[in-house]
Amino acid sequence: MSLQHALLVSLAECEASGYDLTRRFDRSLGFFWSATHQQIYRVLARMTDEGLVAVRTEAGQGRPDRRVYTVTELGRDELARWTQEPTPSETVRSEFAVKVRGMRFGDPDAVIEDIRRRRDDHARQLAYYEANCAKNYPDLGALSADDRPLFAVLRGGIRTERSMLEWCDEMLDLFESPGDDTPPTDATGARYETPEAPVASRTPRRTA
Amino acid sequence: MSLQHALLVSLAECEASGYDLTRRFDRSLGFFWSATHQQIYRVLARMTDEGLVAVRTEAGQGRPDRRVYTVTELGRDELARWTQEPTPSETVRSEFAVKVRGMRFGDPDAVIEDIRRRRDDHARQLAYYEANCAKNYPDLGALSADDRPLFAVLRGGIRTERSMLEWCDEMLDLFESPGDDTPPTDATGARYETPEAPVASRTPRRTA
DNA sequence: TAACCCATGTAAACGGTTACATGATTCG
DNA sequence: CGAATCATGTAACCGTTTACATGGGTTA
Repeated sequence: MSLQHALLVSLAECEASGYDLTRRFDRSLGFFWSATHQQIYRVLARMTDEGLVAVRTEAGQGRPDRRVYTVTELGRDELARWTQEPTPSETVRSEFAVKVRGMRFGDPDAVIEDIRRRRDDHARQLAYYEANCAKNYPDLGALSADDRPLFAVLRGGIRTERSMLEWCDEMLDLFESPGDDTPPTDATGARYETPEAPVASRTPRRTA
Repeated sequence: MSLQHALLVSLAECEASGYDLTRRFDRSLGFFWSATHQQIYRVLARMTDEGLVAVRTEAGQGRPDRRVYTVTELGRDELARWTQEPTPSETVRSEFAVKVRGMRFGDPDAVIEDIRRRRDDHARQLAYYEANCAKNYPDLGALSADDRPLFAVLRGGIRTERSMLEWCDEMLDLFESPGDDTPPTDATGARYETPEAPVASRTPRRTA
């Protein structure tokens, strides 16, 4: 029951239509809480019934009308109440981790290929976040109070992606050399401390 | 539709009853795929219908009978097939991140308190994983082929927890000093490179 | 003219969570 | 004697996903 709160946060930042929200959930907020438009429209309808948001219809000429939502006072109260309650610990659910664990019961090479694909996905996402960060927060000393939470969340994204990327690399080192028994020399993995440079594709690794 | 696969992996490792699986999902596998016993029993029933697992009843004297599940050949095929298909990218869904982002619309101090609580949770989980790692894999050079996937997943857990812990610390630095405008001096956060030592509670920080 | 964007929805199915239920055994 | 453990389940609810539906406007 918390798409509700994600919507309240997004609408508190700026009023929007269901369609606008859908696009926001394709980027930005959506990197930390995904939702499809069907779900957004339905929850929005419920929230309107409950008085958490209010709608105003803007006639569009030619194109369909836009139903623009704003947070009501009741919605603002609910938002404040929600920030005060402790966030329940997130239930981890990683099909990927389960698959790695079960790789010896299937096709190990296919799983390694999967790790490689993931690795590149994380590298791409990391590059995206870092570009975003450099662009929007060039001067870390000048962070306004309003910017700080946004910046903090972005930093979380960066850390998560970097962590996943490094994990994938560690696994590739662990699995790609099945013959030779060189142990992982440094399990703490100090690579990519400066991640800008070496974040290209890793597919043709060690073959060239 | 993938608790199924988690159960197949777990049963491929060792046959078990629903109750056994429930306990496994409270630890070990459960750190990467959580499930309650109700769900496990239901999916197990369906999988039995579909012929992916087979049941054998062991009469318990006094206590209830144990229904012990094993993976069938069909189940093993399904497991192999599953490892071959690319894992869909995980939909991130972090209520915590959303709350941090929306903190300025609520009670910032309460959210900071929440971050502190999380930080300690991650420190605890990290310590648990690292003890587990040190105990089960004391000699990284002697990792058997069967151990490697298990080890890899555990390493993922360690990396994730450490990453979250460091992120929380970064946020506390960012938010705990609202008056003074000292910027986060090193946003890359090189602390806790050797995480054994400084992973105590952080609650009384800067007050003593 | 075909494909895509704008903009909104309905309906069905699936998966996960919470609450309820049973009953014997063992431990403090 | 009460609580926890062993061991299994049912039922209702809620949130998410996927498929289907509509219809005008813009762009290649």
